[in-house]
Amino acid sequence: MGKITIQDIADICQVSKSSVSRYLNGGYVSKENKEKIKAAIEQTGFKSNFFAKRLKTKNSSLIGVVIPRIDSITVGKTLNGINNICEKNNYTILMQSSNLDLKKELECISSLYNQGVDGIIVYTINITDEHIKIYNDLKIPIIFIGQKNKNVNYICIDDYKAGYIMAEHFYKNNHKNIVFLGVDEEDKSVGIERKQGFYDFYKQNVKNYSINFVKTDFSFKKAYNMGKNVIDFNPTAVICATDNICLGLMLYLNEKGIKIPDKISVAGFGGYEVSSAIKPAITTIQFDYELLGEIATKNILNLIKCNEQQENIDINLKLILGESIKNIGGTNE
Amino acid sequence: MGKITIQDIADICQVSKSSVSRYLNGGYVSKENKEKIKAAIEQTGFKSNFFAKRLKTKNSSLIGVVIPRIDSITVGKTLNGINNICEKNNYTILMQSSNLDLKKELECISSLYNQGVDGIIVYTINITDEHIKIYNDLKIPIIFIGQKNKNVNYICIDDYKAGYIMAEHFYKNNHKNIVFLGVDEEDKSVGIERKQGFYDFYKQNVKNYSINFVKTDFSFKKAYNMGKNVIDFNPTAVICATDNICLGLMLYLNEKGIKIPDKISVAGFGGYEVSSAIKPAITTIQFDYELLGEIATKNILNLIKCNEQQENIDINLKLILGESIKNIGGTNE
DNA sequence: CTGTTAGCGCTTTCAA
DNA sequence: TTGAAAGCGCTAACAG
Repeated sequence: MGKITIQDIADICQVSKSSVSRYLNGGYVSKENKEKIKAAIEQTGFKSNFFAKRLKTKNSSLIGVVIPRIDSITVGKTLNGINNICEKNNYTILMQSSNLDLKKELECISSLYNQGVDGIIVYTINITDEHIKIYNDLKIPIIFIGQKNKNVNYICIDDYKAGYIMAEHFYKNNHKNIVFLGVDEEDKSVGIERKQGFYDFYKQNVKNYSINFVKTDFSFKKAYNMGKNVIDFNPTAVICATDNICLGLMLYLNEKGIKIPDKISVAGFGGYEVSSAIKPAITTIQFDYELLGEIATKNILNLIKCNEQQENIDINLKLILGESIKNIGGTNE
Repeated sequence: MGKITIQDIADICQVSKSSVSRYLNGGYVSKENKEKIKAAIEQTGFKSNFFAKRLKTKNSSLIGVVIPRIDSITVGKTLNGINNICEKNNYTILMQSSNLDLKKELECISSLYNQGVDGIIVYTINITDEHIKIYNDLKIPIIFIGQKNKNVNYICIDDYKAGYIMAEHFYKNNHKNIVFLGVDEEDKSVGIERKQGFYDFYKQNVKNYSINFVKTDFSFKKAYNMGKNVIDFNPTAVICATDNICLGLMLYLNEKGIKIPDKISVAGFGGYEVSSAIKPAITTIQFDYELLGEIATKNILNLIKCNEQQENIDINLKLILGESIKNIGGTNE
């Protein structure tokens, strides 16, 4: 137990507990007393009581984190980033999982608030009106990750830019006859932003090209099954909305004896380890989720210090060059 | 702010704050007052102050979790399990990561202790003498996950049993000429336990068999490279120490045109999603890390309640039947 | 069933 | 530079 209290060490040192408190918090203490106190603390192993301290001082050095689920690589990486910054600033993470349940997500926010955290980072499923209400009601800062909404503080991966960068890479390798193997627009970031960025690059910079869209879902299997529809367009390259989709397509192409990248180039988005472990390694855009977490945390810490400015750094998007894209020659660049 | 206190709502209701406290904690309150209080609380949105409450009651309903790193699937699944149980019992997780640094791991334990958690779960890298010392010194329960050590409470996956179960499955499919594609014995659980369990089953139950050992490391690439050494033994089946190793081997076999499982059967350990996504799906033993987390948490909660008994349930090992093993017929069963 | 009282361990005026 | 004293918000005897 932290049985031994500030009073105990005050007694030992024959000083008042105020002096000990001052010592602990860097107030005026005579050199002499300082040393006595220091010795007593070391000797007894005294640790000041967290709760008593917080009850007085009001700030908890706790930051709340709500996540949709834990066993996900992207969430893990984000948490890593959050952890990095918290550590540097002596904040501790109070974590709760919503298990992808929107109502639960709201509950987690309240619960965390109720436990006295100084600020909350929410890796959100969706930002609803209730979110905005709670955002405005709670008098501690909240930052949302994963969804955009102008009514709240949020930080997001720039999926549009990712699509744009990838398109640029396709273009540099002289691909102009492309299939976009994507998902439903219901998923905003993957379904819309990524695609839009890709299309926009071509629209803005390339003449005479064709991009055909083939719809699939997030599963490996469906992507595999859509293989035929893809090659019906006879593209030189296929951009897949995720690495997983790319994997499914590759399996189909392999089975058909269509060589990657000799006969057809492919690429994805995600940048997980698997993507580089297979043969050929997938060219992909890696999202720096760790950085995402770090930035979110820096921002929330800023907000806690009432330092209003939001540090609006772009999340780094890294193009990972695999072996799945072939430069087919041509006229540009 | 949680500005409004128990006193405020006492004032509103014209009762003493003790009554409010009683209401909050399920003590005697007249029906009449109950309703007044309830109304006042709802109306004001009163939330009792976490720190004040803890200062009095001494237990924090906080459980500390130290993990080696966050962005790992196994850690994620374990956290999921921990989270499940904490939630049910209204405990909140205070999480810190050691980043695979042994010294840091110890620091995390102290830090968590210092923050008033009621118990700590440590997903440990290694249990050293210092761990045992701190285990004995701290007067709150600690449970270690991931390493065995008789001086402390620990919970582990039973790798030996996993090997044993897998061997049984191999035997049922009539394989008696086997290669064990494993890793160095320096890794205790994967390098020794898994292998030993596998060998022991055959030793104890089978006559006339051969198991040849081929050493590789954890990487996909090395496993791929060791493919030739494996087939030199001309086995009917290969058991790989991890799914990842199995993947590497499969790539080699595919390239050589050796059909799986027609020509050669393969299997692994791990049970990640990838293993079932590929073709043929890998037969593997899935470790239930979520359950591991749940049991650890149940136990620590028990220990917190001074209910000394350690609930020593076996962690469930699930044999996942893929398509990578063929029954080659024969005499047994 | 209720109110009074006394702290939990700490910080923070305020006077000395 | 120090100590006394008040109080953070809550719970838990205790006496009524």
